[in-house]
Amino acid sequence: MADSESKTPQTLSALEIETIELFINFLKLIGLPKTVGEIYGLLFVSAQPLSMDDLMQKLNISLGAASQGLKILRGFGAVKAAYVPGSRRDHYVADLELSRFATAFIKEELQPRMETAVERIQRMEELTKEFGEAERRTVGEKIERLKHWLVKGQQMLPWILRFLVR
Amino acid sequence: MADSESKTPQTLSALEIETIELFINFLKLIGLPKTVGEIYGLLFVSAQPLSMDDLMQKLNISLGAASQGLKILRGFGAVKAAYVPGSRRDHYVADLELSRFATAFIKEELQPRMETAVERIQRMEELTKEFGEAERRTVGEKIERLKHWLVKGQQMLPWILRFLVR
DNA sequence: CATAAATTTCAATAAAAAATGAAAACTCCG
DNA sequence: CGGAGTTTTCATTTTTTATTGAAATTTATG
Repeated sequence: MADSESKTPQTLSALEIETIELFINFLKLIGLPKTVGEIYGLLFVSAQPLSMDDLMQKLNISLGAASQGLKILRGFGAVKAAYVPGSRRDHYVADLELSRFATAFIKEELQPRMETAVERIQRMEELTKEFGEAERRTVGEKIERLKHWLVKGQQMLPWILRFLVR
Repeated sequence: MADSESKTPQTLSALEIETIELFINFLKLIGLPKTVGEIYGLLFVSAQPLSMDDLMQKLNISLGAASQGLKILRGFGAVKAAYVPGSRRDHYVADLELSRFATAFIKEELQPRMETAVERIQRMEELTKEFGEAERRTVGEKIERLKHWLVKGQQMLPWILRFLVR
């Protein structure tokens, strides 16, 4: 039962653990690494702003992971700096507006891919011009399907964004 | 310039490459490995049903990757077996209904996570009962936000599904 | 402005995920 | 049934991604 392995064994409450696991699961869905979920989860339940050092100790993660995770989360606007009197360290709080994750995902992952897909489809249409009648027709139909889908997706995104932010 | 490295050097047309890259990109988004995108992309543009051996040769992927990729895609209903007279091998065609990927993702990834999140939030609420007045209030508000979001998501999913399938 | 504290960066390492391919299992005729 | 042809499975290897932690950079304060 010796618990002298890590520098700062620090334990998490049951509530903290549940919250952290919840966010690890959801943020994994949008491709974020575990440490980012851990950091956001802990900040989300925390009553006080936490410093990078607090995060490192409580989550038992490295300096680099804490720094990079916070950078990502600040980039989303999911975490903000908070002023804590009498401390030189930066402290952070979670922004509770959860839609930020969804909008960040849409803007950073979905939309760019849709744009490259539009260009790609244009190139595909160019290529079929060289084809004979029969092949151009069957391939053309498939390309139409792709276009249809892109348009549908692009129509849907603003709707989803509005729904989420409200 | 010796190209005698792989068993079957087989080249892909420019159109095939564009299509494959398009699907690699989109399927990566829903967590599918590259080979799955390659297989679906090639089947999508192909005019004929292709055998596993065709896929291995054209895409230069292994037997195992071809088999497992097809298994995943058949599981989604994104690929179907096609009867090809005079051949003992199984052949496959792409189902062109692209919504299958979205619905599979929602059903296999999103919905299960939402269910575990619901259970988790229940446990979290249990835990706050032990808390004092002040803490229960602040934590309670955060839990409400999580619930709100889950409900919103759950409301949105059927709507999205309907929109996609139509 | 010098210095200590805090944070960021990034090369190295560890962990996780995907791909390989040989062996096992199945399938279709003869 | 027997056995060649085909597909699946899964332990091993490769590739990719995440994490670490020491060095470089930035920031605050005496």
